[in-house]
Amino acid sequence: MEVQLRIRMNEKIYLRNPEESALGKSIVHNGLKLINDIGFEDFTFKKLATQINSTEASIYRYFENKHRLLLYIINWYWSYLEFMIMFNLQNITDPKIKLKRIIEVLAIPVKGSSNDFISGEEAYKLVMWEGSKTYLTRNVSSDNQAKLFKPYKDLSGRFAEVIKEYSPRYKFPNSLASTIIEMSHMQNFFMNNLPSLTDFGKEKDEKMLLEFLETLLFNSIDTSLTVKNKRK
Amino acid sequence: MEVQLRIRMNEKIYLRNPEESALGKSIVHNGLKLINDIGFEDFTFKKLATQINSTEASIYRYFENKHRLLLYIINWYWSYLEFMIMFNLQNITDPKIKLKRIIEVLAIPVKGSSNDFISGEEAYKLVMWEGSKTYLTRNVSSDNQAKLFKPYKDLSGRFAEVIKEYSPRYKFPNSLASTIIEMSHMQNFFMNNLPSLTDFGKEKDEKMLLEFLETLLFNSIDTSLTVKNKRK
DNA sequence: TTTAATATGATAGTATTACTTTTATGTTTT
DNA sequence: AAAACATAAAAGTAATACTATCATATTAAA
Repeated sequence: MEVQLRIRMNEKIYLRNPEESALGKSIVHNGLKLINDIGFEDFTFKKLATQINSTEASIYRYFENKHRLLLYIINWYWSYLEFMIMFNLQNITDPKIKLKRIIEVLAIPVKGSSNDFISGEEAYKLVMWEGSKTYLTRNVSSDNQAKLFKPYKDLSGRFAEVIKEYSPRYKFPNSLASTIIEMSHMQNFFMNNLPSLTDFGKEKDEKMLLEFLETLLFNSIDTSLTVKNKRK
Repeated sequence: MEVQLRIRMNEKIYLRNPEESALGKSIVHNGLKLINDIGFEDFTFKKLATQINSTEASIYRYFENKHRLLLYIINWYWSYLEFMIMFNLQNITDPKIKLKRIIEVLAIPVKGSSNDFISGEEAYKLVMWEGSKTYLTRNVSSDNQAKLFKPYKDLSGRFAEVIKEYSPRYKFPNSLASTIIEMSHMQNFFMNNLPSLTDFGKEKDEKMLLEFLETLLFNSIDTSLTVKNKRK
């Protein structure tokens, strides 16, 4: 049995649907790799065109600018993660196990799912290095109105729902969800690049990161909120 | 009594010390305001030069490029916060109160300290919008070796020390410190720009953000780490 | 199967960015 | 009064971020 999942993307994000042609797929696939290679600031459509033996003008027919290409891949990934989470939570009733699964999906990049379009591992790296640059611009509001952050908000919202299910009294499910999502990438970045900001040392231990995130999540919501000054 | 605090900056960050001339101070002061106005991506030395009636070439004598100017201001702010925290913790012995004070300093921008150099409020906004862009580049490692992230790491390290003091058994003081620092800005950004990612709604309630951060911090370290499956 | 529509390539052009260089002029320091 | 230094003025360059035009190859419709 051969099943492929297709993610329906917001049409406002592209000029021509890149999934519908070989060139489009190549732009996304190699664009992802090139951004990861040289960083988003140094990435240009010219360089990408040279690498895929095409032209700048051709790439501009698919995406208005490089920021839209970034948004496209990042959004694809958030939608992909939401699907993975939905899939992984099938038939599970215990919300504690649900939450653990969510953290695993978030923090451990899916290995080996490299197809000819978007590879999970490459996309994870992109989110880690460039993810926040999608919204840290003066266009946040207009981009938000154009629903360009919907996949991220959907993922965070679904996560928050499970938090509410686990602990209906907890006051900040949405903020906690976005915190865990951001930290699953940022602490990984720190671990590899500014390790003194973490406790995962030089071993680069992904298990420790997982434990940190679980502790953060469960301690936050397990603790009875009325108990105060337990200590001292 | 008139006291002014002077922050000693890493000399590698600038070509000529901006604190030592009127032009230098103007570059930093107006540069900060202009970046906040139009965003770091659209900010250029040309535009800044026009605004302060100087020339591009003159600005380049102070800073190698706009990224260094950004680092300069952000680093100034982290050092400033570290001083504010040190100052605010004087004579306090209870680590719980210490931690509460730290969160307040982090999450509530200092009002009214606008001098002719760097204003606390403007700097807070800059950190919120552009802070992570200092390290999310392919130069992280070399910049880190040049000690360009020392002020941030010092602040986070000092925070972590207080966490250890409060709870010596907690396993992730450094990651928790960097998480709270990042979230004190990011959740504020979300609250104002992507509110559905938070629980602070349209009221833009800074008090709620404070409560979230305190809950996150104290629940994480108060909870006895051996207690498991309290629920279900 | 011819026509028409569409996608891509090739080429060129523009305003802006991110700098560097040189020369002139004004201000301090010695 | 001379020397040292900071800034301004002006010009120049390679790269970036696009837009526009035209030719050609491929595919779809008549």
